[in-house]
Amino acid sequence: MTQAHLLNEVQVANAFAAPTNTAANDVMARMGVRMTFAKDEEIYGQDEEADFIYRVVSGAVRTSRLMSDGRRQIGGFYYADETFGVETNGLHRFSAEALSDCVVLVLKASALRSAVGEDTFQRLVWAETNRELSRTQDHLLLLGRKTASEKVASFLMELADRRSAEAVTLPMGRQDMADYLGLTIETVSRMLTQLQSALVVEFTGARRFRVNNRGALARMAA
Amino acid sequence: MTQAHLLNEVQVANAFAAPTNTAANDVMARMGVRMTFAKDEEIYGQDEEADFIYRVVSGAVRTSRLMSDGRRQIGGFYYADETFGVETNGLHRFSAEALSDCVVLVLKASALRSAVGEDTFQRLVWAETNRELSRTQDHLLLLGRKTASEKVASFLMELADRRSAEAVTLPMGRQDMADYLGLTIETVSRMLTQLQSALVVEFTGARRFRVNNRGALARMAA
DNA sequence: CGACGCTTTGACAAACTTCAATCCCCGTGG
DNA sequence: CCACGGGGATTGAAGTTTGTCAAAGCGTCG
Repeated sequence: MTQAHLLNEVQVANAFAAPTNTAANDVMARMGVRMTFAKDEEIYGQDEEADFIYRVVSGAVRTSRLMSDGRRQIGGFYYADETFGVETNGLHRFSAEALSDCVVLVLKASALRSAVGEDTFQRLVWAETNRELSRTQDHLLLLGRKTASEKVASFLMELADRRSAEAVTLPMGRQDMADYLGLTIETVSRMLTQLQSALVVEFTGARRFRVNNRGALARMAA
Repeated sequence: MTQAHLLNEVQVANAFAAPTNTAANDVMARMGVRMTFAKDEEIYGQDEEADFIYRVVSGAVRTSRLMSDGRRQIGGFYYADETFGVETNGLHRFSAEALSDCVVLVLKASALRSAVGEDTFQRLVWAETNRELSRTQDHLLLLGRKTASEKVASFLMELADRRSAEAVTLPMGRQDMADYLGLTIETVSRMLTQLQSALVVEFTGARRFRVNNRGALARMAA
């Protein structure tokens, strides 16, 4: 494989959430502890020490932050083969919970460091943090400046892009979508109905949809 | 801006904005290029290559992202001695502009790397990315789940905390505040009036205020 | 001192939320 | 296999918050 090809792959990997460092992958699989979590079970809590690195094996995970009065902001969703929990230096600023029953690989950061070496470890941690920052920046624009229908369209768009399959299954309920988008479940529901009426997407049950008009969806996502 | 005022700002910023790596600081000061930018001048553009590291010497900087129809989201504000522009791997996802006339130290990332060594460089870059992520996560909660008055209260709170001085000068106009908070200038203005009526803060001119009741302000920031 | 640009204020409109009722899956048990 | 129950989802009507448009105020800088 040429150097250019390799570099290109790295960029692609950075641009889309996906395969991280290969060495780290191996170590993670070999040394990581497999843990299973039931739906809604906490994986780590807000303000807990961030000593571990996590990787989704199956199922899905959300990160979230609560205000004292119960309002909730979801930071992101993580699917199979994605890494999470690397976000902070000292403490986790978001908690992580199982979106559905799921299996997660857990590895102590210091163990990974001594296994792959300081350099590789630094690079990995930075790459993950950077990917996370990038997602969060997109999320910022969505929350700050998009309308409700743009938010919902963006959300479906991203989901459909990740699973390039025909029919996409939503791994989360309306409340989780709402708390990710800064809306209420009713507004989310109305916007979904609207997108269907416009023949942009088609739902078969609340958790399953197809994109009928990708161009229109992209346009509505603004 | 007077020299005394300028020095004061530098000291305040040193006391609060977390000190970065000292070696990197030195290198930045020794090898960095001093550039001056006029108010609203672009420092780097969205989707430009991110090869440089920037540090504010005097004045202030904002990062922002535009939608095709002109809607704008501001990512953050940077003051004296703060580092910016390290956010991304390949391309800048936000542009940076001078909030006021300002002086910035610019250093090519590769130059810093070879000057301080790979290890220190990695650590520095990760620390900055991490700090940035942390800010952005706070911002996410603000945009997604806070009300207009909570947003404005949070904003004044953070500003007052950074400059622990009695009277705080706003380095930006209402439009910049609005684009940071995901509001309109009119709503920002109304919320400010409201905070004054509640005797929580007191404005002397549109750009200068004192916090009268810090507890109340913290409570309103939620 | 005057003028321009930014800020504030007011009245109205639109977007989104709230509250409440109904619907519809979907899984369970008969 | 079908009926049933229940939790999540949808829909409607009304309310609240925030945005829009327009005009007036105020400060700052020639």
